[in-house]
Amino acid sequence: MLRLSKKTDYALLAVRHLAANADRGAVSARELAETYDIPPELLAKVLQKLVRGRLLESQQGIRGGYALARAASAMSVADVIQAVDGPLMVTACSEDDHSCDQYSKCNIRDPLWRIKDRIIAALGATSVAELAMEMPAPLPLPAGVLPLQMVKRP
Amino acid sequence: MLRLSKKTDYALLAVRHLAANADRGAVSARELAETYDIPPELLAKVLQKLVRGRLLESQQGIRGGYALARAASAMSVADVIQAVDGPLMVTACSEDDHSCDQYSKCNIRDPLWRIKDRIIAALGATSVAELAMEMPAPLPLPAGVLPLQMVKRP
DNA sequence: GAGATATCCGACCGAACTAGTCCATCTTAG
DNA sequence: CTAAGATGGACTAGTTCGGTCGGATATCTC
Ligand code: SF4
Ligand code: SF4
Repeated sequence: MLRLSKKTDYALLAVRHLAANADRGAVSARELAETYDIPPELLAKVLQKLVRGRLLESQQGIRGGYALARAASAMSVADVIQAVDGPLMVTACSEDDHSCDQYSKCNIRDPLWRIKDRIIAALGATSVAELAMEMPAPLPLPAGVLPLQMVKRP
Repeated sequence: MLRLSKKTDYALLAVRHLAANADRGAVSARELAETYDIPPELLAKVLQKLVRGRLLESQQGIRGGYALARAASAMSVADVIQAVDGPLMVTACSEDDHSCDQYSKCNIRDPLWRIKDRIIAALGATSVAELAMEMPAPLPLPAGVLPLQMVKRP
């Protein structure tokens, strides 16, 4: 169904919070968890993955916590997703994984990979910094944005 | 992990096949299943969903089968995905489903929805007709039978 | 009309994945 | 030393996904 996982949601929430509060030092996992009502242990795991993905720096010890490892503007949501959920792919197959039963007879692979590239581009185009600055004006929604055609149900 | 389901793969494969062989009449589910090595009963379910989604027409009876309900060029892969897997969404929440625990405190919602729109656009921009015209199929076609392309008037 | 070949539909099952939990260890400020 | 915090692995409940089964219905051919 193309939905991104809850862990990714948590990761984005946390990363956005860290970007917005970059001036303060490290922020503890517990503080993050309480702020957003996230199960602390689960969030801890997500944060660890982000550290392993070189997106966050961790500070152990009694005044420890997490902070961004690089500028929020240099960190895309695609980076966050990949750090948490592994390499993102829209098809089960990939350049080096031909394990799909239909691989040899499949002729929709190339178009789908092209679509995948466009999705990755869309994900890579939005930086964490853009997530951090938000809120005041309820989006300016210009005319002429037709999101999706709905199927008419009688 | 953002991957689209196997059923969607099957649906796209089938729909592409139907688009490429639109000149012949209805194609039976069994023929499709054998051509692509798909479990017949599962493919049948997928095809039924496509019928219910108004993308295919079905013909019952002894010479029955499936055919496209409209021109391949007027059918996007987004349509196919939605018919098979339901409305596609990248977040667990939506305009009318606020069931997420973080909904009230969530401030990444709007950016993510914007990304969702871009993904839907990418999916909607590719038509089934575009899938159909690609690579001369390495299928064991009888000699002389060439997949006919869609007639395009410039 | 009989039978063969199709689609159609719901129920079912096992495997895989997801979200969440528990616990045990390591690290560091105070 | 000790309390607060990170780290890591193992574990469980719940859900989804891929696949299967059985039966009902429609329609063509003979
Ligand atoms: S069906 Fe084609 S595109 Fe989908 S996973 Fe198999 S090979 Fe890749
Ligand atoms: S976290 Fe925010 S974006 Fe993700 S599902 Fe909940 S409300 Fe929607």
